[in-house]
Amino acid sequence: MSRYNPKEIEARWQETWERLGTFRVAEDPSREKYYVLEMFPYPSGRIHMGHVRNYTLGDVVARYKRARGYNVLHPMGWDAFGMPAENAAIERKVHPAKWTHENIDTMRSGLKSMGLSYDWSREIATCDPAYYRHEQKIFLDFLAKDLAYRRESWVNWDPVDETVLANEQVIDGRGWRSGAVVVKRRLPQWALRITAYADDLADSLARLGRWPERVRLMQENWIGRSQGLRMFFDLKDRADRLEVFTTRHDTIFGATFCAISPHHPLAEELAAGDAGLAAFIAECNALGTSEEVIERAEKKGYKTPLVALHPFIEGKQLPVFVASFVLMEYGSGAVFGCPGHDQRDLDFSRKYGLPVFPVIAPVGAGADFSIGDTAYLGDGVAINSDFLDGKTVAEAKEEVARRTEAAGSGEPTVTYRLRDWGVSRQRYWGCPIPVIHCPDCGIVPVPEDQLPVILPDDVDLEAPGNPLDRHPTWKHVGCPACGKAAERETDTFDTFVESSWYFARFACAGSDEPLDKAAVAYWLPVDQYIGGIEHAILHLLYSRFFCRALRDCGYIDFDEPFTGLLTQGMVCHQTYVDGDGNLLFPEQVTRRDDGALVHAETGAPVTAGRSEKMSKSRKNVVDPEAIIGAYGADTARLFMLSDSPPERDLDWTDTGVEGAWRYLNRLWRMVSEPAVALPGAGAARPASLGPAAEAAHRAIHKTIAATTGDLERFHFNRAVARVRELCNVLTALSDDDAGAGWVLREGLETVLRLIAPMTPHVAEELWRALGHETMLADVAWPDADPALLTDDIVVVAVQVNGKKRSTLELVRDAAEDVAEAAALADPAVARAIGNKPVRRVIVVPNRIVNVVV
RNA sequence: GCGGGCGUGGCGGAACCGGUAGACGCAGCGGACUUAAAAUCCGCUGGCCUCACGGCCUUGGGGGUUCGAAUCCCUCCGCCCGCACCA
Repeated sequence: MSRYNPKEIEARWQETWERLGTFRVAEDPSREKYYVLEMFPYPSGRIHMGHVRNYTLGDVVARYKRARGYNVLHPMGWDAFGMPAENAAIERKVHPAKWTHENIDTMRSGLKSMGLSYDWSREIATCDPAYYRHEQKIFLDFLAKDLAYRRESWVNWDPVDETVLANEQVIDGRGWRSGAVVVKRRLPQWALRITAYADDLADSLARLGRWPERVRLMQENWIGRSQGLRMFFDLKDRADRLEVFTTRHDTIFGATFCAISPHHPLAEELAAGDAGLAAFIAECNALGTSEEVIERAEKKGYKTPLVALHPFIEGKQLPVFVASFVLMEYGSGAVFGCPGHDQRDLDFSRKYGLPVFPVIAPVGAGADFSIGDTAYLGDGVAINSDFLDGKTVAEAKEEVARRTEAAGSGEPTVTYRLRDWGVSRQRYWGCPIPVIHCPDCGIVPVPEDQLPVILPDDVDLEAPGNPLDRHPTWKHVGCPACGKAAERETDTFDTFVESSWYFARFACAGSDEPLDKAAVAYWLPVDQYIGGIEHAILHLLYSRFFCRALRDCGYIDFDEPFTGLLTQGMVCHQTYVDGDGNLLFPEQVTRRDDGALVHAETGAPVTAGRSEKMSKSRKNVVDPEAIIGAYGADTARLFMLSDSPPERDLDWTDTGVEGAWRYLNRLWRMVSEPAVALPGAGAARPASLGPAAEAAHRAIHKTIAATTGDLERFHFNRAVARVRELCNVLTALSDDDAGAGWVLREGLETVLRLIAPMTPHVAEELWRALGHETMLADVAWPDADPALLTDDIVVVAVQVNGKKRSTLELVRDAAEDVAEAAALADPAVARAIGNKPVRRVIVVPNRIVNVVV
């Protein structure tokens, strides 16, 4: 048998699987299904190590579940709309569609070289009208159900590029491309009513038992449910009232002012007749939205002529400010300020000379309790608060809520941080929003028989503004209702819309309907979803929302898309810096004989920086295709699995890759040049086994049991370790042991079956080499013989006062007094006890004996 | 500020429910094979004391619970992540 040549065998097995359609699947109600999905990639160019890790993890799960007899759906596609395609168009003068499709072709062949068990017949690209036409249909259904609506919302506007910017495109308050100062601007936008499901999205997190706790917490915080009180303050000399939201109504007697958002309708009304206020609001709008800006921003206010009347103190008047820090989007866009018990209100009050006094005092505080520079946020009892005095915070809240509701001036209410999802983007490379604006009829949905609304090919992406809006003809259409000249909506969807339902489309990729009910009912929900933690909030929350919305539109019968979730860590690599502080690529660095790192060409000294996420800008990337070319996909896959648990960050190291490569070569030799002559495939078990052979036989079955458990729990690194351990046992077998050949064959076959999900090509090849005609991908997972999992003799540790002093070999399940007697008879134990009297002996069967003296 | 996580040899990491800490791998050291090198194979490898037998120490620091703690509790230190003017 020739040497291990991954290039040759990997190509051959990939071709075989494809030719035989090994991983093509169809609905089969007689078999239990299992749907494994990895987050589909954005086709940015070439595959990177993050992809290799993500898709290796998914492939192990898919191949393992397949061996366990499940009907496994394991599809792949492309999240193909998005800004990088437009940027490439501008920078390289290539059409976004061409750029995207070329990238898809490159990445598809990259993924195919990894030997992933995808059903490629289900491949989808979201930029394909065959995909997005269904998304348009779904949007129309949402529209009909009032789950989609149009609203005015504030956006980051780049006045030079005449475009809306995402928050991450605003850098230090300026547009990332134009450098122009970004302003806030109100535009009509399409939104999806995710808040309609806020309670259910929060409550149902508890049902997602196979999701990481961390992700559930992040979602819970993002939804940000908070219980509070909606209160109406009468306004002096006005008929209308001011609505505020508070969670600290216990502090109502400490209220000294009210503050409204610069975007509050009252602020806008007043600004019409007050140039100073109008200027103040403009100033607030000019402020950027980045964290840093907000952090440093002063709490500014503008005093209006409005006066609010305290609901419980007759005649007490509260000035009303327009304040920069009050958000229109949260609560009612108005608050009452209580400086004693809110730090921001306190800072504001000091700045504008408003009175400060406490209304809650910590239990046991003296009568002189007062507020300095720090607001008191803790628990306590009400003071200076009339009918609340002496009540605890909780009691006071209850009392205020009761009286407010009785007076008809408010009620307990729940608010959320979660906002409705704005889905309009002023971009070309996205799914067109299928509506028409008619001067007479208003908004008219595009009739279904006119779907899809297809993106025009001929666009000018370089001029400022929205390319679809600027297109000479595309947007001009007749109104479907009245026939008069009308205009298409020129915004496209946020690309998160495509990824919010693709997992369901995979169940019925060719269907004429958006979703085929029977196919979706069979395959969904996704049993195991695998991807990066960076999608912990938006993508996963949007998908959960979409499921509920699709359910309410009659498409599906479930509401949680992903039963299990695994969030994998990043692939990291050392960074290298030369003497001048320049970053170097790993291939520019070499290790001299004395161990020092030097520049490969110049020999100049190089320092290794810390390990960071692989990224082009840090120059610490390793190209997967180069690794696969040099070592093969199996080595790359094995290394990805063996060194770190999947959810933790993984350090890419050359020595680690070498280790994986060496192991596969060793496995190859163990089969091609077995140390003990092997009987033929399927040979009967010898009548008796020598002691070492018997021990190895047991080790084989223990490894099956342990590895199976590890794979079930996604402990891939442990699974690899156990298989390697078994190989070490098998290596020690020799001709001296009766039945060694038979056990070695059993061991090698077991190793191949256990490792096949991880390194499928070499496993198939060696399976053939062992004389099998079957394809390993079609061979069932091995079963462990329960009789071989426990030993008759167990090693029990003996402690004296909790310190290990000796070990004993005892018969399994020996009686406690037998174990105790054996322990006390042990010389090392006796020495440790000395002449002290034994006070107590604790026996944990088959594990430990602890002698207390 | 709020929320969460992590800390184990030179390194990545094992250790199930509180029961023999350091599996497996990497690196290192020694040996075999070889004219030599690579590859491969065998052995050793947490620290300290000891010629040795053996002993002591050790899971970020300190304290506690327990017969027994990497694991549970308190506290401090360090690192990482998420959210962030949320009323």
